[in-house]
Amino acid sequence: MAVTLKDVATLAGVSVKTVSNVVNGYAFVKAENRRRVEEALAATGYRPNMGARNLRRGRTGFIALVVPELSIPYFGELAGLVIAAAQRQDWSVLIEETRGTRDRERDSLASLGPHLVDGAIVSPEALAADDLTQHDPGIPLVLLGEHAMNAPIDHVAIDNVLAARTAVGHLVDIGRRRIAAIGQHPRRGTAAQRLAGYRAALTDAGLQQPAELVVPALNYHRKEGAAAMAQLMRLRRPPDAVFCFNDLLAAGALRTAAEHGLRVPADIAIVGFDNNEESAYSLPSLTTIAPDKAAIADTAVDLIRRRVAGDAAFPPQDIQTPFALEIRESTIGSAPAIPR
Amino acid sequence: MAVTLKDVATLAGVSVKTVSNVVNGYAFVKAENRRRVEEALAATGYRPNMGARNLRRGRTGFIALVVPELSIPYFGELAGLVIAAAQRQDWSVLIEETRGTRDRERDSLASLGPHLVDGAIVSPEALAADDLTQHDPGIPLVLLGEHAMNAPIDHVAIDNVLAARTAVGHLVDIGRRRIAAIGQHPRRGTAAQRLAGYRAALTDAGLQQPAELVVPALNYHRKEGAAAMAQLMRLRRPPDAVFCFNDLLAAGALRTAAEHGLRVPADIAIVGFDNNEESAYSLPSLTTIAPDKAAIADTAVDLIRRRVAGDAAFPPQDIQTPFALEIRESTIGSAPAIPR
DNA sequence: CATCGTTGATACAACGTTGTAAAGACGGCC
DNA sequence: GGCCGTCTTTACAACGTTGTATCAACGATG
Repeated sequence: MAVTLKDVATLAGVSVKTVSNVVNGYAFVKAENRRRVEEALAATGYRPNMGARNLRRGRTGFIALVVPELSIPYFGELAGLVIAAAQRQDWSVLIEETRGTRDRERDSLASLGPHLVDGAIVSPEALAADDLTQHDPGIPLVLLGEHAMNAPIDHVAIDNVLAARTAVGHLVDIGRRRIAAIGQHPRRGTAAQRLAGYRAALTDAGLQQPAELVVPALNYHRKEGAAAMAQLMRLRRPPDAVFCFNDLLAAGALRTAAEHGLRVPADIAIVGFDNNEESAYSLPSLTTIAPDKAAIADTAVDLIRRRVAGDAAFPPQDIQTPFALEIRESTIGSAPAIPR
Repeated sequence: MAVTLKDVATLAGVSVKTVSNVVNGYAFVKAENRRRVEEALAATGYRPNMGARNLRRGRTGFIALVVPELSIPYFGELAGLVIAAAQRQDWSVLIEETRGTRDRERDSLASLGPHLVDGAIVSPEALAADDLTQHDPGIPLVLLGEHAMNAPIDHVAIDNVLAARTAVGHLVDIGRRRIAAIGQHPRRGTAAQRLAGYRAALTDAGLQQPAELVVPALNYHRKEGAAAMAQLMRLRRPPDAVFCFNDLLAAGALRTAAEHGLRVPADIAIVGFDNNEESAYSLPSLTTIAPDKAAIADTAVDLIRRRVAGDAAFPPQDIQTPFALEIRESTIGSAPAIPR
């Protein structure tokens, strides 16, 4: 069994509370006793029981990170950065997976609470705004990506509309005229924003927007991207460029294009979103929107820190983090095509 | 403040313990009272305070997962599976990143303990065997991948030697004669095992083993794979196949091969290890060793469960989980080569 | 000398939960 | 009617920690 304050106290010949005082740096402890206690602490290798301390103090030392799936590279990379940022504030990170279902997202939020974590960083996918206002978890929340329309909740994300507009603008700049979009989604807020940016860019360029060029995707996985691309290629007039709402969709699209004997970008240019590490190594490498993930992680953790510190009363923040367009072979065409 | 058992008890007009009994599914509660309590539970939206429950039960409700980097697809995928398996045992998962340094791995282990987590699943990279015996964390540990030579610690992994031998055997089967290996590492145990399997397969086939065909890699990232491949291609007699010790190295190698105008697999075949999701979509798709990651996660969590439950101090387990050779385009050559 | 403030140490209660034991209610049996 | 066993509920203590109140010793002050 673990060493408790009592064990240390017995060994040092003082009361439990005096040991507690030493551990917590209380000033008024006689030098002699302090020395004895410190010796006993070292000898026993005492570690405070976090559960008990939390119970008494109402603090936990944990924050939760709620994401759809860690196996999605974007979230894996983000999780690593959140863990690093949290560690700097002496927080450990508890990770929950929702697999993108609304029920699981709601369950996760409901199961969180002041007794478990000090705050939570949530990357919702299917969550509705009222799910958040309904069940107040009683701890500071920071939303990533999605913006909860009405709920007064902190929010960190890049400007999805502008980012999408930038990506599609780049396709226009390299001369594409039939530009498709993959990733439309009925409930995902970011999907709507990226679609809006896509449309804005087409409008800017005075291009038509045939409905057939916008393909939905329910899951943003490679498989869906491949299927969507196949659908586009069955059109009477296929597109000459595709804007995918994330890099996984783009990876699938890339694969399908190759299977159909299309040259990328000569026949069809492809742009992604997220800048997964793998996208710099695909064949061809993928032009993509690169959000500053470290900035997202740092900002989110810092918001929780400030809320917990108790200035609680500042208004809900809506923070935009920087992004960049990473131009690679899938649009500029110097790709080292795989020889036959 | 959160709802407690007391609040529910007051509302239902019964004792705290009766509410506790209902919550925990104790059989002997009068139907009438059970109904009243359940109503009160629903009305108040009661959630048990995990800290208090665990304090009482002598468990923390957490297990730790210690991995090098979540942004490495293998660990991202594994983490998701561990979280799922842990959830089935009412455990939340605390994730620590070590970034593969021995110091960080040691620190992580030292900071763990019975006060924080009930057990830990550790995927060591640079850790030496005595680091484990030195600092007994006082909780059940399960090692993944690496085998701690002397320490009596549970261990879950595939048979790395056999897997490597199978992979390289496949290269032999398709007629390759100069087979290189990328990923040699001075301290990583799995590297040694995979190298042993590689050598065994070459010996089986009666092939020579020139030293120049074994290339080290300190980090198993795409970049290292690309560099190693470039090195191989500078040889007077380059290899006609490469066995990479993980899929990331293979992804880098694939990229470099294409950049140098080599056809995969016609000019050079490539095999990876881990079966990252992305490897099914690369161009060409990657032949690789596919460990049963779900089996690894389930087995590891179950071992911890048994140890924690365990009056039964059973001897340290050394469990081998299944794997399969996933044959794809990078060796069998029906790749949809990207047209120029 | 009485009083006061400072320093140092401790006992006790409390956080929310559950295990233990004991007490109460009920029916069936002799 | 008395006794026993089964069902049902409750009071109490305990998990390890810390905040509050209390107490004791001491020197300084009036």
